[in-house]
Amino acid sequence: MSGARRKVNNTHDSEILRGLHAAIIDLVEEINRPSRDERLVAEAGIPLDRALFPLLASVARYGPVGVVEVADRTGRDHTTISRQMTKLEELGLIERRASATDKRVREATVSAKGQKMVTALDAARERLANRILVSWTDAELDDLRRLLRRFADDLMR
Amino acid sequence: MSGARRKVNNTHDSEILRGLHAAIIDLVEEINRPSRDERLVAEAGIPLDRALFPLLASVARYGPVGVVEVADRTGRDHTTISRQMTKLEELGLIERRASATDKRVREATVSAKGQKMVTALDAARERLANRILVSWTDAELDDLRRLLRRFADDLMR
DNA sequence: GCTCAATATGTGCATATTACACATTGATTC
DNA sequence: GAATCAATGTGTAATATGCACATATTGAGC
Repeated sequence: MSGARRKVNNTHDSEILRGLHAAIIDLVEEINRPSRDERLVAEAGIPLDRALFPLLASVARYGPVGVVEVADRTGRDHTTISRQMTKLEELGLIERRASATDKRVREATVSAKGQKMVTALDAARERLANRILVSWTDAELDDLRRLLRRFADDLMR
Repeated sequence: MSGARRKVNNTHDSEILRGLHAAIIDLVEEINRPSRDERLVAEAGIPLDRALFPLLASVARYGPVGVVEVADRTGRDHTTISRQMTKLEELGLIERRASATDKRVREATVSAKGQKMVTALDAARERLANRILVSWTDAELDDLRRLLRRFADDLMR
């Protein structure tokens, strides 16, 4: 960059943006498809309510976390998350206890049983991915990863 | 390629796959966030039920389409789509009539009013995108578009 | 220390979203 | 043309979600 004038892109090529949007919509709808979760569950050999999936993943990724933090991340009401966390706890997939520093917060972490399920799901996902992505090189995948990471960060910023 | 041995990738670098998955999850959750639709609706100055959004877009993109085709695309039950299509029709955003070639199918197309809304939403989305993507060059965006298009196609195949 | 606004969690109730069972109508197969 | 399949729709129930409100705890200001 040095002293060079950095071009600021106030407007982008409409055609590129539309194509990008179409690809995003296709991806999101494919990921949201209930049958995908079912296939993943079948591959992992594990039963889990569809709505609880992202929650368990969120606790595994960010735990220990409280209800409000998870609610903020997912954009849903905290009461919804509260109920679903209770379900996860009843299923023995997460454990909760009052935080040492703030007794209002009931920190959630994945239990041993929950971790086993997360690990099984990760492995199943990787097997499915490898089956789907045979035509990709690692370099191409890493390009996509890097660009998508940047895009998601800009979106969330 | 020519005569060169094309390497088939039965397994990819786990770290790349995990990073890619994390980016995808972040993107999908960001897109699914209800507040995004609200912001878009506010930007476009148009009121539309959150659940009807993707449906109107689907009709606009693939129309004329029947209930079952849309249901297959979105992965939801056809009865759900049937009711939502009825709502869209009552709102005057789509029009339906029996197909000439198959009278079982009630082909749906966007109405003039619906098209106006789709256009307004597209414009609003583009404005928001340009605001978010100032640090991107068109070439980078096109790279992302191309890779994501290929990825989504492989996923849907 | 005391008061008060802000924060984290949870419950009661209403609504929204969705699916399953079943019916109807039209197409297709043999 | 009888049997079967496909597209659409209705009745009903289950699930998911949000809003209003309540409780417990924290932290800020006095």
